[in-house]
Amino acid sequence: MTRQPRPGVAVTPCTRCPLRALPTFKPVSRGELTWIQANKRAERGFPRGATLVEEGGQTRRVFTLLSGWAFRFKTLTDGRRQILNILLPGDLAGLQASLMDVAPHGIEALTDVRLCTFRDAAMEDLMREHPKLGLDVTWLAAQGERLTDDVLLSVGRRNALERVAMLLVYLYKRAGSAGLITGGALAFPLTQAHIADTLGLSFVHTNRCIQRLRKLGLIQLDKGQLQVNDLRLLRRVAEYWEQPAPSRPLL
Amino acid sequence: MTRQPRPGVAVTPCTRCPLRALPTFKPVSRGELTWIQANKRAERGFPRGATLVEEGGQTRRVFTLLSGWAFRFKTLTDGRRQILNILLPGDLAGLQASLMDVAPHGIEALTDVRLCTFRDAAMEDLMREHPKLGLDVTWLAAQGERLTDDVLLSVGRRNALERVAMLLVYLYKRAGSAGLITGGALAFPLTQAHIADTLGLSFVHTNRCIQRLRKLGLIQLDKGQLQVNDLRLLRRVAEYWEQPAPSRPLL
DNA sequence: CGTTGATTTGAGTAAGATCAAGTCGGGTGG
DNA sequence: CCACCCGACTTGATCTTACTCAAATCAACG
Repeated sequence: MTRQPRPGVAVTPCTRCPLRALPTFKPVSRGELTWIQANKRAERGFPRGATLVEEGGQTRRVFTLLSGWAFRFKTLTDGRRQILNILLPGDLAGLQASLMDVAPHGIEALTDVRLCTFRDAAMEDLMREHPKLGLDVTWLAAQGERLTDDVLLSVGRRNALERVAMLLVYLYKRAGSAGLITGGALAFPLTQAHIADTLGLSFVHTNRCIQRLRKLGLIQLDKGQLQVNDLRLLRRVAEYWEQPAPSRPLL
Repeated sequence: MTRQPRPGVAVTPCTRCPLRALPTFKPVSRGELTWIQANKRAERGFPRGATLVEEGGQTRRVFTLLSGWAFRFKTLTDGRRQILNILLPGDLAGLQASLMDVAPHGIEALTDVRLCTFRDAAMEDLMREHPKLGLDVTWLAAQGERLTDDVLLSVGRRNALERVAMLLVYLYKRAGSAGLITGGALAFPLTQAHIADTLGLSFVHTNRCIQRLRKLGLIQLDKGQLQVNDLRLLRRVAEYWEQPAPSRPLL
């Protein structure tokens, strides 16, 4: 029988957090790191499909996604669902719910995930005690909006093929900087229905677009593995050029 | 000859800012207000159609919209444009550009506008000197994302009629809490082409949807004046229930 | 083997785009 | 005052993209 970690105690100390080693993340000072460590409440695991934040629920839970994939979504009363964004390791989530009392969107795990949750009032203290980290959180919030803006541009103004191409480029790049690409291939847990819900398409049409990209030789996507064969051309199809990614903060 | 205000000095002192009187805005402490006043650089006017922030430009300008309407947008290389959100008096803008060095979206004035601009490094200082206001800024950033999320849900999953209805409800409510509704009518500066670009529709189809709402007796929209005759029903059409608006900070 | 979830394929349809002319109203200059 | 111009809005006709419905395939798993 394996030993259960005591609740309330982080299993991996933040100093040895594997994410911090990645080049995307900003270095933090020793003092800041100590604060972060002290304000982490627990490291918790959830299985694939678990609801991490309930849409309309009242959690104030703020967390960093340590490993695994998740997605933010909203639903209409009749069940139509829109996926707002995909969360990858290193992403901070739940800020909105924490700041507004009611979660304006749900969050669901796409794979098994591990979260680092913060104390409830952590944000208030953070601002007071570590203004620089406070600015980082604001940066993350602004960055979150930028990502949603990108998706909105796609859904509003790109056609179906462009949208699918754009999403694949977008996720491929983000996953890359989260260190998830091994040997040119990426473990890709989204079903075609998820892609459809992200892009505002029907899943049948999404399927046909993916096949088209396959036949064009741009990608391979099979059994949850994504390979991008021709990134430049895929970008061309997507009409998508992202700006060079700045180094981002990690809490 | 009228006396020109000295550059760098706000014309209206923040203490007497007409916006602060509105019930939507959170009260601020005397000390915080003094800080805000001291960090405002200038009050500037721009004519209708002016570019306030250039897409891809390098301003770090953060500002509060004092009066008038504006909109944030992104364009594809071939000219297709997506309006990301509408800015109303009291909205804080330019945070993203300020925090990321390059403006990920443009901002254009829909009417003549007046802006209250901040000093360039204001945000850093704000966090250090007034952590509570710092949290407020983060709140605003998170709120900005929530608004974009709402639009994304519409554009992704609502049909054309629902989208138009939703946008009108949304703007009517927001304009209401900005104190812009006088005698049941609202000066509404968006052209139908703007509405189309916000909702990811063609302007022809947008026109037909508006006419349908008119014939249903739900709204009157003519010569830049919007009246909502049956808010409840319009909401029903939109499948849109907003959560009760919390009191928001104003910088 | 049967069940379940994901993907694929085919056929018919509809929502919304596109193209092409108008109209309407307000301004401008003769 | 009138002619005209321009931008916003309207209308009609046609076309296309993407949706819907339906069924088949396929792999994983108990």
